[in-house]
Amino acid sequence: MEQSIKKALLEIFRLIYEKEGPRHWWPAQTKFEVVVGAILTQFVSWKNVTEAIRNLYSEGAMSIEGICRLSQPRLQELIRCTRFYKQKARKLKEFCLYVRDRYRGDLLLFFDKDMYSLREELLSLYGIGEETADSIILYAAEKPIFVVDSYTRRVFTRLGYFHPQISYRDMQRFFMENLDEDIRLFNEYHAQIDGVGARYCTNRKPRCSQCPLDSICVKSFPGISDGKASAP
DNA sequence: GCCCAGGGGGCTC
DNA sequence: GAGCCCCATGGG
Repeated sequence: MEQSIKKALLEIFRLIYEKEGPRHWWPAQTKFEVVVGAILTQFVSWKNVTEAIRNLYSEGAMSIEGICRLSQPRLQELIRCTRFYKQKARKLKEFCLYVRDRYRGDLLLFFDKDMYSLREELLSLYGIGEETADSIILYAAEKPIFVVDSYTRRVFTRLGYFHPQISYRDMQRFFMENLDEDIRLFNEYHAQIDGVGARYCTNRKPRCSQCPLDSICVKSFPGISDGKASAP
């Protein structure tokens, strides 16, 4: 691995961490809650997700068996606040049926394999794409895979490391080839990038002057995401 | 009224 | 593999 890039990545992490502190990412009580959250948070803010999870607990359905038991209309109703709720109800149901039927409802048994096999298996399920699969692998199965997302693309494009059209795989490869394999680092690094993406490196009106990365950012704004707006 | 929020499936070429 | 449309709530 290139030592200079590795150093730069650690410096980026240090700069954010010193200003922001630990993120306490993925506030979930159980592994199953991580899975449910990973599916429900697709293109919706976490605030909406917590409400849906509360609803599931209130219904006594926050488990593999619980969700298997629920009717689709009832499940849809409980998670309606998370947008695209009909699709997400199907995603949750199919995931739970799969684990129930193939792994006796035992998530630990499901996770008990090397992370690339687990990834392939997750990707074969309806509604589990790359980011959702990797989030489950890192935050629930606790295996060292680096999670990237649209925030990662935006922040590292503006920092000057990525082209705006870089693929998920290439982003992930970039981090995994230049960082030591470390679950805690991967966990906190992703969390910190997302914090910066949400608070400072926003799409239309980035708050560069307050951003912890301002001093090292080349501010590459190749047409703020939709190709229309101009650089600030 | 507008924009945006921690994607993914399905289709086309 | 890239590009497009669809899904369809809630808060600022």
